[in-house]
Amino acid sequence: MSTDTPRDQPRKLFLLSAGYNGTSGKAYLKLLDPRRQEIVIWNDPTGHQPFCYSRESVEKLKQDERLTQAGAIGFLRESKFDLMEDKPIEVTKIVASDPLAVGGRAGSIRELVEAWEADIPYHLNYIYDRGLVCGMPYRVQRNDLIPLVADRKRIDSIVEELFAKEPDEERREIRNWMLLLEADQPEIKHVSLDIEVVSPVSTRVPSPGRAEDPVVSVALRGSDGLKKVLMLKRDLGGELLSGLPFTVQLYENEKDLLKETFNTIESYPIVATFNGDDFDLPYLRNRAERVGVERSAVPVLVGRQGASLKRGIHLDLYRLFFNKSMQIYAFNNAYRENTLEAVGQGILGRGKVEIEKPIAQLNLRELACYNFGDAELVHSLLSYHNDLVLRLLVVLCRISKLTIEDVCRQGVSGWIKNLLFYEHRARGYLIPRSEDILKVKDVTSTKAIIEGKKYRGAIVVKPVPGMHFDVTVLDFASLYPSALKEWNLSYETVRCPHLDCRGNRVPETSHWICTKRKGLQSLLVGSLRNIRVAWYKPKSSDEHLPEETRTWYSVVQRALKVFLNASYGVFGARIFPLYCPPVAESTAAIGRHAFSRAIEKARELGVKVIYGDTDSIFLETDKNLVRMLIDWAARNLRLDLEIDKVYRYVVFSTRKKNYLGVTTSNVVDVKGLTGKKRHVPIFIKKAFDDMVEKLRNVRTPEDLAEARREIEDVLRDWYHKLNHREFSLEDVSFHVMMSRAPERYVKTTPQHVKAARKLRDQGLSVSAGDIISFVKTRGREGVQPLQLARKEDVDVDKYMEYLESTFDQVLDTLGINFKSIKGISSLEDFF
DNA sequence: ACCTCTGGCTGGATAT
DNA sequence: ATATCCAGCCAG
Repeated sequence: MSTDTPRDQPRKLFLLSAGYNGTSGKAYLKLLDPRRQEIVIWNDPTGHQPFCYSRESVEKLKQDERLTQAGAIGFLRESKFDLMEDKPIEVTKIVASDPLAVGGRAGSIRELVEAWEADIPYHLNYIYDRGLVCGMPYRVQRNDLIPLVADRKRIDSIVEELFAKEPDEERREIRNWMLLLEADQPEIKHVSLDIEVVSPVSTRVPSPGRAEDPVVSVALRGSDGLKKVLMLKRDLGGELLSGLPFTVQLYENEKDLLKETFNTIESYPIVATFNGDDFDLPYLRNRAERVGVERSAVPVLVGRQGASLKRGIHLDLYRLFFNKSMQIYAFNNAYRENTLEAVGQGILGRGKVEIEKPIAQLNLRELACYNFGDAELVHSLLSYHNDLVLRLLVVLCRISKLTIEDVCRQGVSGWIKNLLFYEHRARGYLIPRSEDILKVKDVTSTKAIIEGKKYRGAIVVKPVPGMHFDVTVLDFASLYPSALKEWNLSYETVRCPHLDCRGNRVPETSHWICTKRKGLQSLLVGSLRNIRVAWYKPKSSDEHLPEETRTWYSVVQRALKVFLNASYGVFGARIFPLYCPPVAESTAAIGRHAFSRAIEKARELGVKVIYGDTDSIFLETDKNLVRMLIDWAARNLRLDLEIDKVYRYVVFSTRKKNYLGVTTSNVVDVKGLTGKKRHVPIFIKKAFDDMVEKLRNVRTPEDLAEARREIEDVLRDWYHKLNHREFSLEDVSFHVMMSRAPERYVKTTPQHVKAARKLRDQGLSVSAGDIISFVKTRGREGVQPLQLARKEDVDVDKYMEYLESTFDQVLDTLGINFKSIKGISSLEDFF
């Protein structure tokens, strides 16, 4: 570990990460010097081990011999505020002054205390206790870090202008958030890395643990323009390695290749990979050890959580893009699978370099191109749209108070947990243990529709089947966050201890809400919502601003959206440390209440309600009545009802969550229909898309007859192709994800698992998370994995059935009869 | 091993 | 033959 001191450092440094040194137990910070683009490691003089709080007395703690014998433990009495009891409390902090005295490694105090099972609410990490926030700029002053928040005068005037009507407490909160979010952003140099390993045994999957096969190629792509592939010299025939868009360096031995790789990545503050946590970095590390690179020259650290770097920051984009919240809210569902290929195609519109042979059979030139292609793709994912992903990470750090690496690794519940814990610490609140909350609040009073769920969720209105022209869709703007905000929901305010609050009931439930104290979660969600709606959302589409500034606002806007959308669900999740079922239940109940009142009102106004789901209402109407409804909601529900879109027409069957609509801007929305699902064969998707294309052009009821004829033609065409086997096996393959390992399906054996087992019998490895491609075949099992299928075996009748049911979801409401088309088509074939 | 939630649809497997 | 369960994918 470096012993850099901050004495001679430049004025501004960005905090990127923090942790404990595994052997010394000393706290350290990783800061970026933006001018030199180097990481400065600061061994924090004030840093100490994690410590714990207890409601128990100091005396009891001191009497425990296991603690005192471990030595060097201090006890500190401190005043905290217990939110659940709504009163101050004296707690005891256990502090390790010297971690080596209690076992010699970081975290041992925590383990000790947990083993002892004391009445301990929570351990702390020093970085949060000090209030440091990763992603923020700092100034070093007299051996300490001073945050460089945004210009206070500017923020004050914004807050004054936009949030004048908010109560003081909310306004203070908003101001603090703005000071963080509007602070300077770092420019960070980065390098993307990808390695290739070739095994002499063709079926062997390279294991990073054993690292028995050589690293034959390492591709590096830097934000400073670096484009390089380091390759092991192998006798594969004379290939031309010039004329490539990157440079190639050949190495006689692997040791030198690895050393050069390490040298390069050490000169960048950020190293990005795709799945580097589980493959590239551990492989490099273990391989280096195997071929005799000295320890000190290997910058990679492999921990339980993933791989990191001694000096720099490692970003595994696989983990980040795998995160569901990121997928949906930050990247707008642009990709649906978690492979580099799928993410690249979805976000950038291009994928990996195509190869026809297995990697082991590529010549050097082909291998170099393939390898560099991956590094280039990772680089593009990190840097497209003016480093959008990197900026997003920085914003997520500022909101969650996690380090950049932890934002990548943890899910959204981890982000919210950390944010809430930080806010507790910052305010001197006691962090309750899960048992403490559940002792009083493990209560629900509604019955879920779906068997086995904990409480009742949203309402879905039965659609009016048929085709509807000129339909307006109204949407409650962030309904659940608004419910949390307006109804003061938080784990401490729902079913609070005060008798006088019991009358303040949540509709449809047995819960009451505190009337004396503002709930922490409500305050946070409310402020973040206000900031997003009043500042970042409008700024992100403000045409007067330069493109770059707009991008920044849109990044923050999206990051806020991720937090807001997840802030309801986590309270209903067992694993969440502040799990509180009545909070989740109340949120949903308030949502239902507002939703059904709006629908009642619409009907009262004489507006026809076609459909509705959770927070959206489909209305067949006139504009004036819509306006009236919106005004009514603002006045009576204190919620923003907005026009989301207007459909020229929508087609509904009797099914909920299933419809097709064409908006006034000619966009076709297909929701929930089989033809759009991921696992469906492309053959059926294409047929479906052809039909959708015909429907796009329908403008009036009169156009329908024409479209109907065209669709019948389309169907006949596809039917004919199927009947004459004019398709490839890929065309008719289903693609279904295995959520667990094949042997763990015990209750039933679904088709994709049958296919997976056949693959495994062939010696191929299949594991949880893999997407299995299979074809429906004739014969007893009815299924064959794509790799083993033969065209003659395809069960055409089954596909016909599937095609039929896919189309029927739309056709029966359009008055098209699939059966008759089938009849005509087979008649033609007959003659 | 992974994990924010509930509601709703589908086809195939399995029990009756 | 029919009902129910299981598993996957999707809407919000």
